[in-house]
Amino acid sequence: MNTKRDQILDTALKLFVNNGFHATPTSKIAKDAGVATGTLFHYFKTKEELINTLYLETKDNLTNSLLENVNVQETLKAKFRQVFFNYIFWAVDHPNHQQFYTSYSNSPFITNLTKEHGLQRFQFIYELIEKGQDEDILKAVPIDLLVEAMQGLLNGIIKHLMENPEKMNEEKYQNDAFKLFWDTIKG
Amino acid sequence: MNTKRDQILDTALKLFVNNGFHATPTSKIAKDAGVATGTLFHYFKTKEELINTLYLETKDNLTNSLLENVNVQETLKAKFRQVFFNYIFWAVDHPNHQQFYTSYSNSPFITNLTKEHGLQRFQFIYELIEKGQDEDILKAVPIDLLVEAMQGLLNGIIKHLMENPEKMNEEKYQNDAFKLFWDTIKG
DNA sequence: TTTTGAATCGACTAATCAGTCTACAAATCT
DNA sequence: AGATTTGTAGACTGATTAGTCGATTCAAAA
Repeated sequence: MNTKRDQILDTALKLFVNNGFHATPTSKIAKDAGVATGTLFHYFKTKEELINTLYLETKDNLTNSLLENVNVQETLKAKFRQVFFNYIFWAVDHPNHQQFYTSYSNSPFITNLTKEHGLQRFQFIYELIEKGQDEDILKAVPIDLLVEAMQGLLNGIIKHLMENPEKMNEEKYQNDAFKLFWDTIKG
Repeated sequence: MNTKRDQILDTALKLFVNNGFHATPTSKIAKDAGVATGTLFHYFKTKEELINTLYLETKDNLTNSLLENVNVQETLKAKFRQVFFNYIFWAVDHPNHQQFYTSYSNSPFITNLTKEHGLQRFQFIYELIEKGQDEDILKAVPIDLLVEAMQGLLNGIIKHLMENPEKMNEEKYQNDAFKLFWDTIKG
C-alpha cells in the first residue's frame, strides 16, 4: 500500500544520486515513477519536502540497522564490532541510500531542522563511547571528536568497499577493516 | 590581473558552499561579483566549466599545501605528521575551499574526467605509504583502503575542528588528533 | 596612426522548472 | 445510498534559468 508514494521516493533517490538535485526535475521523477506530477505534489507539498523526507527515512532505516544483533552481554569491543559491520552491510545492501546519505548529509539542501532531528537518534552510540572511556578502553579525547573520526573513517572504508565489492566476503579483509576502526578508537 | 575572472571564481565558491549549485544561478554569481553575465560566459563557456575549474584549482591549491615543509631527512612518522597538519591548517585557513572540496568531490557535478585528473596528484602520498608498508611501519592492508581510511578520518577530524575552532591551538588537542590518525595507519 | 582582438556589458530568448488547477475516480464514512 | 474525503491525472502557468548576441571600450601590436 501507498505504492505510489514509495515509487516516487525510490525513483527520486535513484535520480538524485545519479544526477544530483538540480538536474532532477519533479517532472522526471513523476514520469520515471509512472505517476502524474499532481500525484507527486499530493504526497509532498514541495520538492524540498520530498528531499527531506527521503533523508529522514534513510537515516531511520540506517539507525535501526545499526542496533541489530547488538548483544548486551558481549564485551564493548564485540558490540562495536557488531555495529561496525551492521553499518558496512547496510551500506552494501543499500548503495543508493548510502550514497545519498553521505553525499547530502552536509548539503545545504538538507535543512538545519532536519539535521538536528536526525542527530538525536545516534544517542546509543554516544552512551557506548562514554562507557568505553570510563572503563579506559577507548581514547580519552573529546567525544564529539571521536564520533566524527569514527564516522569519517567508516565513510572511507565504505567508499573503498563500494569500489571493490568482491572483498566484502573475504574474512581477512573484514578483519583488516575492523582493525583500522578499532585501533583508531581504542585507548 | 585577471581580477574579474578571480572575482567570479571567489564569488561562485562562496555561493556554491552556502546555497548549493542548483540554488546559485549564473546571474547571481555575476551580479555579486560585480560583472555582467556576458563576462562570466566569456571566461567560462558553461556553468559546468566554471564548477570544474573551481574544483581543479582548489585541489591544486590543497595538494601544493600538503607538501610544504615535508623534510626528506625526517622519519616517516614525522613526515606523516607534517602532511597531517598541513591538511588541517589548510582546511582551517580556507574553510570555503575545504567545504567545497569535501562536499562536491563525490558529487555528480564533478565529472569523471575531472576526478581522474585530480587523483594523480596524490602520487607522493601513495609512495610514502608504500615505503611505510615495506618497512613494516604501516599496516599491511590494501593501499587503496588505507588511503580512503586516512582521507575519511581526516575529513571527520576537520569537520569536528570546524565546529570547535578554538581547539585548533591547544597542543593537547593537536596531539590527540594526530594520535587518532597515526594509530589508524600504523602497523 | 591604424588595425585587431580581447574584455565588458546587459538586453534578450528559448527552454525548463516548481507548483496550480480542474476534473474525475475510488475508497471510506454516516 | 448518499456524502465526504483521499488519490490520481495531466494540461497549464508564471517565474526563472543558462546561455546568446551585437554594441562598445580599450590596450597593444603593426
